[in-house]
Amino acid sequence: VTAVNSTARPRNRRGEGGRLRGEILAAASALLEETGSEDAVTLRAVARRAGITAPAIYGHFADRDAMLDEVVRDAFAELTAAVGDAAARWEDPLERLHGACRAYVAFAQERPHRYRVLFGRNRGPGQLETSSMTKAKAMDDLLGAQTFGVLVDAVSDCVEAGYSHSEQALYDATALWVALHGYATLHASVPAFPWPPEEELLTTLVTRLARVEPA
Amino acid sequence: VTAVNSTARPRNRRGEGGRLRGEILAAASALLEETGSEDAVTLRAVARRAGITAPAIYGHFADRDAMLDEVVRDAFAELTAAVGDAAARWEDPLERLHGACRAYVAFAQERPHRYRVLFGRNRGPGQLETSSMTKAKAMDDLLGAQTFGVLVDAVSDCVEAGYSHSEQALYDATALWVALHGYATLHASVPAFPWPPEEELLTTLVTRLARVEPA
DNA sequence: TGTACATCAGTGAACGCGCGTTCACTGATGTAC
DNA sequence: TGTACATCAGTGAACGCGCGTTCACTGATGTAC
Repeated sequence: VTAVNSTARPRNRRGEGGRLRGEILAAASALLEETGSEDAVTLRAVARRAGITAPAIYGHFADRDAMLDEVVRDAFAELTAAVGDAAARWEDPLERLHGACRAYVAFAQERPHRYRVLFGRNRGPGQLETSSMTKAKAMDDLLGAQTFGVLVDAVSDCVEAGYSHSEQALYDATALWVALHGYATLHASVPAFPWPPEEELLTTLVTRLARVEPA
Repeated sequence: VTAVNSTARPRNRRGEGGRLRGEILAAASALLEETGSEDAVTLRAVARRAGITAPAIYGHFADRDAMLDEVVRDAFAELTAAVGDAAARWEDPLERLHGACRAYVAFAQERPHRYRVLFGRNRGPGQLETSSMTKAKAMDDLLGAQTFGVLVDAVSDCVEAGYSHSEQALYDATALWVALHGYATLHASVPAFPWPPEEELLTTLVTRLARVEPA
């Protein structure tokens, strides 16, 4: 039906079957980003997007859930990399902290749907309890913790450099993370709200929650 | 198949057809709360839950979307009422502010799925832009603004009473809202995170963001 | 260098399912005479 | 007080659809001899 399908996709050569795995993940990520709904990332939609047939996906993933798990894992790695790279770009600890926070929010704004899936993934009933956590969920937590670690380090460095009089870097980093996440998600959900300038609001949150000296 | 269906539901009498409307909404809300997914709230599932057949819903709602819109509207009204009632329970402005914030977070924790649907509703691609906002979306914003108004008033009262040295109550209330929303959603998404005691974290957020005197 | 063959990366048809929505209908409830 | 009838709140069967998954298969790629 679609013109896309009429363009024959060259079959991978022997030993290069693994390449399709990456194409499947890319197609799934793109679909997730465009539709904003995890439910729209069906095996058949991903297959159409990747120019293959749906059963071919089973050669690379056990089932639909395994594929989605991988997409989420990738998104977490992207977020951690984005925030980590931004932090590494600054020498001064205070600038580093602000830079990391801006990068965190920027990631959520540039890829709103992908960010949402990180912390808003629907896992069905009962899965909000720790006791019934799946392995994938535990992995998500771990990856989320990596991103959080960048924030903790940035706050700690500010304390050591005398910029912050925070007495509990981990506690204050938690408060800051909470606020960054809140801004990222609320801003995407309620764009019609009369938001103050982003730079200013972020500076306020960092200053007050990480207890750094007002600029 | 189900034992529920074998219990015959008495048909409403003439002029009381409107009662079913409420039963449909209650069934949809319950389903949303139990499954945590908007996609699970299908017309057929709602009908099973309410003890009717699916086509009967069309007598009260134009289509599935209209039904879901109403569920979201109800949830917003609940949130606003919960926060407003909590605020009205305190005489002292500072206690009122803290009480309102605790109520906000408590609502999100007691009805995590219902809270999520308020600000995390999936409206498909392109609907993150203001320009393509639907009437329902605009209504959501309005109702969200009502809840926010309670926060603004609480902060303003603290300023007038001399408890807060906030110079921009609306700005600080925005920062506070962002943090409350962030805590509410992150805490539900990542329960395995080593969260500090809730009372303490909320107090910190209110104190630092609404600029009230440390207790 | 040539050929038979195993392997591998997918294909295409089919299954059963639950969905939103439509349609013609039913039978109890209330009303007009 | 009795009866024919309109109304109203739903029912039940059916439609076409996209889905996840299975199964037997195909045909190009590389390998053994």
